Amino acid sequence: MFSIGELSKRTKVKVPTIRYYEEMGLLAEAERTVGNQRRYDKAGLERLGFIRHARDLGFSIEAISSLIELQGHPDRSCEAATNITTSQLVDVRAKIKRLKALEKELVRISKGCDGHGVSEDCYVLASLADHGLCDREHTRGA
Amino acid sequence: MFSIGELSKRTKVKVPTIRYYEEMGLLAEAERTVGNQRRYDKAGLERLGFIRHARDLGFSIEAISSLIELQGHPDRSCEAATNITTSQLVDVRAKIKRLKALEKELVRISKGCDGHGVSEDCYVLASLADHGLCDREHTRGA
DNA sequence: GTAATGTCTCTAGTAACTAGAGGTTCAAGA
DNA sequence: TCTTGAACCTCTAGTTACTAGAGACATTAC
Repeated sequence: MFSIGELSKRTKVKVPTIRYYEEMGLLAEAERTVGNQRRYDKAGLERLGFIRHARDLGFSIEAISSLIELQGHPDRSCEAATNITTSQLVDVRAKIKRLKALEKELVRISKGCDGHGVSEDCYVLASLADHGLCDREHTRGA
Repeated sequence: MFSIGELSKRTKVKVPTIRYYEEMGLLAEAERTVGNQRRYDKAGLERLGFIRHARDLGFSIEAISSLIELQGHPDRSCEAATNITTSQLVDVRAKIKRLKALEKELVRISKGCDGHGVSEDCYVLASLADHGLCDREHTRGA
C-alpha cells in the first residue's frame, strides 16, 4: 500500500492530477487510512500507468474512460478499442498535416526578413496582415 | 462602417470572439452607435484580419499582442517580429516531431489487433497498459 | 514530544473561446 | 408611423485537463 505521493513518484503523475483523475472517475475511489489519506495497491498503480500512457499518446479523458470501460467487457473490447485507437490516429495525422503547412509558411515568413534590414516595412508583419501573400490556404481547426 | 455581424462575416471570426479580442486588448475599443452597438471601419477590419491570420498560424494571444505593439514601433519591429516568428516555428517543429512519434506507436498498436480476433487479450489495451511494449520513449509536453 | 513533511478539501486560475439568459436596438415592410 | 424580427448588448458560466494556493489535519523521523 502506498500513499498518493508514492504513487505520484512511481508514475510521474502529479499528486493533484491523481486526485483529479479520481474525481473524473478514471481511477476508482481509493481506500483511506483512519486519518482520511488515500492508500493505493498494485492495481491502482497499474491503472494509473495505463491512464498516463494513454494521455501521453494524446487520448482524451473521455476516450480513456471508454477504454477503461471496455476492459470490463472482454467480449467487445478488441474491436471497439481498435476503433478508438484508429480515430486517435486519424486525429494525429490531421494535426501533423496542418502543422507542416504552418511550418512551411512560418519558414517563408521568417526568411523574408533578415532581422536587421528595412525597418519600416517588416515582412513578418506584412505577411501576417495579408493572407493573400500565403502560398496556400491554411485554416483553423484539426 | 459595419456592424459586428458584418465584420464577423467578412473575417470569418465569430461575433463573441470579436468581443473577446476587444476585451483582451487585441482590438481597440470600437466606436458605438447612440444605441451602444459597435461600429467598425476599414482599419478595424484589417486589424482583425491580421489577428485571425496569426491565430491560424498558431500564435498565442500574447504573441499577437506583442506583434501588434511592434507595429507601433517600426524602429525595432523587424528583429523582434522575426524572433517571435522563429520561436513559433521552433514550437511547431517540436510538435510535429512529437506527433510523428505518436503516429508511429498508434500504427503499431492498432496493427497488433485485427478487430475481430482474440477477445480476452486485446492488444490495444495491453499496449496502453504496458509502456514497456513501446518501441521508444515518448513523453508528455511540447 | 515536536518538527517537518505530506496530505486533506476547497476555491480559483489557466487559454481561448463558446453558450445561454434576459434585455435593447436596428432596419425593413405595412 | 408602427411593428416585427433579426441582430445586438452585457453578464455569467461552461469547456479541457489540469495547476496553484489557502488553511487545516495526519504521518513520520528523530
